[in-house]
Amino acid sequence: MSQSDWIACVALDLPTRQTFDYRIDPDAGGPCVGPGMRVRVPFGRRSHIGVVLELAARSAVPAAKLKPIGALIDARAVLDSQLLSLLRWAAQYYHHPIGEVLAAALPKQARLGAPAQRLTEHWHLSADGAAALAADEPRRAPKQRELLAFLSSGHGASADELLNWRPNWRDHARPLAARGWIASSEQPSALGPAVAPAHIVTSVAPVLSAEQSAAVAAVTASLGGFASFVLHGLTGSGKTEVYLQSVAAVLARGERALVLVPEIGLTPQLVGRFAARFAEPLAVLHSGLTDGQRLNAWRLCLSGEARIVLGTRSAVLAPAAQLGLIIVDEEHDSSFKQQEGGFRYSARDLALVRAQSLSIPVLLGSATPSLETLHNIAAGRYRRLDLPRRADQAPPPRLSYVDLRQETLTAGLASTAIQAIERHLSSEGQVLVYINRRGYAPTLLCTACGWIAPCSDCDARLTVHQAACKLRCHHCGAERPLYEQCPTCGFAVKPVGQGTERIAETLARIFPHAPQARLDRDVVRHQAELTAVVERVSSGSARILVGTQMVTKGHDFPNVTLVVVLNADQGLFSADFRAAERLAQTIVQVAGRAGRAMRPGEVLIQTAYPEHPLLQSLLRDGYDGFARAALLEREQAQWPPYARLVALRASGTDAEAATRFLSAARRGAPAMPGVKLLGPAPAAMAKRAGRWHAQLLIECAQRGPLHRFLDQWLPEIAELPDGRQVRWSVDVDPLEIL
DNA sequence: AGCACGCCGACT
DNA sequence: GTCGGCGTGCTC
Repeated sequence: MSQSDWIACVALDLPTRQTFDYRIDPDAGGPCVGPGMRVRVPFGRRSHIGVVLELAARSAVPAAKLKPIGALIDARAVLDSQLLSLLRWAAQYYHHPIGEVLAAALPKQARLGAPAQRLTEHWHLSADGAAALAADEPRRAPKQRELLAFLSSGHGASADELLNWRPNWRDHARPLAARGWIASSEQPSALGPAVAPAHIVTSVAPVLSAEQSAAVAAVTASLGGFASFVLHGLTGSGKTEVYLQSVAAVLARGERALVLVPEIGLTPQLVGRFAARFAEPLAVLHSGLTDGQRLNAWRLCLSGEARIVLGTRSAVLAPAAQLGLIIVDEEHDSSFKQQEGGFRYSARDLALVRAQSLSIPVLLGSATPSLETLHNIAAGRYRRLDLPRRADQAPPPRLSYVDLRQETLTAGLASTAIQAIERHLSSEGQVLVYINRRGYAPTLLCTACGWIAPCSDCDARLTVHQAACKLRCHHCGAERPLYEQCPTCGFAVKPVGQGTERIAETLARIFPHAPQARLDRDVVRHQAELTAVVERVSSGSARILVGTQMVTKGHDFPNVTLVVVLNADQGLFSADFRAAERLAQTIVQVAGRAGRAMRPGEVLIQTAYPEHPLLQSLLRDGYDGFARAALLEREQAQWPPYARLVALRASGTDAEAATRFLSAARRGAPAMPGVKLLGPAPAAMAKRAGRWHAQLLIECAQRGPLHRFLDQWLPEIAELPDGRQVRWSVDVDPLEIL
């Protein structure tokens, strides 16, 4: 059968579960159309770029309605069959339109039709041009004659070479091209200028500890087959070295490695370590790239030039061929789960699925593995590899709670904490103060009438930003000038509560001679600023570091001897069942910054509930003990990982629309044994950025019935009239129960 | 998502 | 009498 008898089933980047069938006309393609290739297709009276999902012998669509494919963009699939089936699986699992899932795997320019190969703009002389040059034309334009001469040697020149010849070469080329004397063409080129030449000098692999060797041996022994490992090691235990040597083994087999990291802030360090070790091309993919850089990195993956692919969440969908190993660093980190927009996937979970379908090992690293991962270890699905604290390191930091009910507080700091800071500063130590709140104070209060500065678009208070002289909403970004008087009664207002800015101010007052550094999103916006702060702390020129979450991620401060955690209590009584897990992870991660040199560290946690069972288990038995207790609670409450959750979320511009829609959805839900519906309930912060949010939770002990339920239910939901007034989304395995 | 078609209010 | 509001429905 010739190809013209076949139908191409095409997925388009549209919010619809439909795919569209097209005729393959013999004269349109030339080369064969196949799955995973991009095509330009007529769609209504417009034209779209889509991806061929599969070829079929016939279509359910009447032949008269079928249009032919407009143009074939790729000669080879940009999504190979393995990746395509991963993406199709993801579309099913996350119940999201396949076209948008495929779009998530392609950089923007590729979605717009950019060639899969890098093309070079190449200029050459035409026959007329050669004749003109021989005749010394054009007489009155010597630069143009020079350009003709330049292009007459060899096979012409690339745009890059012309740029070297003269920065304004286009000014001379334009008139020549207009006369038809020179012409340009696009030619595939191997290496882009963004690729650094292979490093000649590579760092020498250090000698591994026994545990590191065992971990590397376990991973390398399983290359060529599926296996999942959890590399459990504290900060500084040498996880990266295990990654590097495992990757070395992968490269030695002629295969490639995919390394996922949670955040852009962590990539420069890790890129540095990999680039210093391997003389192999590296592709780096993260959200901070420009469209052009992302396209370039994607092409490096696709061509196979990149032997190591390193990136954040979306890199799990990179078209890396011949993968031999996938590494997920800091696997517990919530940024691996896409939490906004349409296609809400977990890169960690997709990494496991991808590894399984490729029959290659996957290595999850963390000092504080997620409870899901620990549960999988207990169930024998993952193999745990432990990296204990090294012998040449200080003993683990001493953890203790400061009971806020028995302390006098100075602007949020307990006297015990202040004394400890004093002690560590006077014995040449460095102090890290962690507070999970940026700005000066979370509230601006009128002491006369009790008015609190609210956000007009959210159910939230505005945060005081003293230095900027602004009130800001941390949920919608709204900004107001900082009031001096209460707008309702005219009395003086005062900031209440603590943020990093105020803690830094207080500490500067108490310890005027200790130089400070602050680390939060208000102070550090760019990589360079982050590097500068990290440098001020590691060089010792700052003695006190005050910061938010940012201090827990990636950067090591080896001379910090004291860590103070200011407000642990938010995580203890939250409606979100994951809050305690996040709190314990934060405490362990921030504590991991202390006592890295030979000096033992001390960690003080301020809390009004030191007797809370989760805090007690963390103190007594460390993170593993906490995790055992927390998993028991999850089992009793039938929360994940003992049940599967899906959140159906909606938001609307009037207060009732979201709940109305979700109630209608619930009424129309098919009966399915074991599937329970909880809600709808307004979100904890119902109004955000001018929209009212609500959610309906779907819970089931087993995945199977839950997905069958959704398969039946979602198409019906899409037809609900109440759905037209809301934005709604499906979140499978949600992280936040708002 | 677009972009048309379609049926009801204020304008030349 | 029309221009245009955005509700509804389709695109292979």
